Amino acid sequence: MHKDREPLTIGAFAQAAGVKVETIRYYQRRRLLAEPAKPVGGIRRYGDADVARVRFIKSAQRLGFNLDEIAELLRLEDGTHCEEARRLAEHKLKGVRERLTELRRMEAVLAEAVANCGTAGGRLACPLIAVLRERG
Amino acid sequence: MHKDREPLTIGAFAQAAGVKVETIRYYQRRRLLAEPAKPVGGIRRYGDADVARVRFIKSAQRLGFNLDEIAELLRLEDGTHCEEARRLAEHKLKGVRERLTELRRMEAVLAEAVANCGTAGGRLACPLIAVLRERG
DNA sequence: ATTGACTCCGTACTTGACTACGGAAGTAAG
DNA sequence: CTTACTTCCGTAGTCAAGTACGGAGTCAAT
Ligand SMILES: [Zn+2]
Ligand SMILES: [Zn+2]
Ligand SMILES: [Zn+2]
Ligand SMILES: [Zn+2]
Repeated sequence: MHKDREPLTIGAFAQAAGVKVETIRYYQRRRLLAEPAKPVGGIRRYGDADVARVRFIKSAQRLGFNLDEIAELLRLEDGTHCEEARRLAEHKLKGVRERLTELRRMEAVLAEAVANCGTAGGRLACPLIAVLRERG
Repeated sequence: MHKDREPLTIGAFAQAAGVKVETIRYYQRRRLLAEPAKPVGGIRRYGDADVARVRFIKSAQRLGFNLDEIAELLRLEDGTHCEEARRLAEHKLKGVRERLTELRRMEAVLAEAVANCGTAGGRLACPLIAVLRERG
């Protein structure tokens, strides 16, 4: 359990976190990440906590949170704001479920379109196009 | 079955199609829609076929096709290219199914996160954040 | 014939999350 | 010490699908 003393340059940090350097800098501009103080005319160093933070950001992104929402989550990260964090997650869950409904409908229409395609045979108009037209 | 002689100005056309005028112009720039010839120094007119075309575009968009793909669909619209149209739809269906899988996973993680929130009670760290961290 | 609304046309801006570029300065290898 | 790679920093560009703006010109009604 020894705490490492910020040994990473930005390049190594980015690599460890699985993102590009430019992404790190972008997150710093967006204030999702703090810039460590720069030693006299030198190069900033990063540590495991920074890597974990970027990983968290990427996790949350995969769950559909955008960077503003993630900034909010990070402010609630200490866990002492359970209520607010839950509201955020519930809201997002609602959005995900709506999106699921939408996508299921899209799947049904597309599957029907594909299934019907070719059933007209010969040189008649393709039913796929008709399905898109009527049910899209 | 009388064919109306292009009675609509662009404003009425847009309204009939359920989009804004700027969207029509944008589609014209993108060559999804042809600009009807302009009578000497006057105003262009649009007809039902144009309205139907925009409706088709919007339908396809709801199914997840982007404007480039829709341009392709419109080229295949006559129905004499069944094969190509089906390939497009099948590809899109595949994408939709992948996104469905992804979203279902997101739903599961978020639902778990929300369910666990508050179970730690008191001033302990919120399990929701932990779930995001571990399973996001 | 003067409003007021609409059309035409070109250009520029928007959003979100990066990605690219360019020049100066620091750093590691030989 | 030179060479090659990083880092630093600011600014600018990318993508999709529009949206906004500004200065004409046109049309219908008063
Ligand atoms: Zn609070
Ligand atoms: Zn077909
Ligand atoms: Zn063909
Ligand atoms: Zn909680």
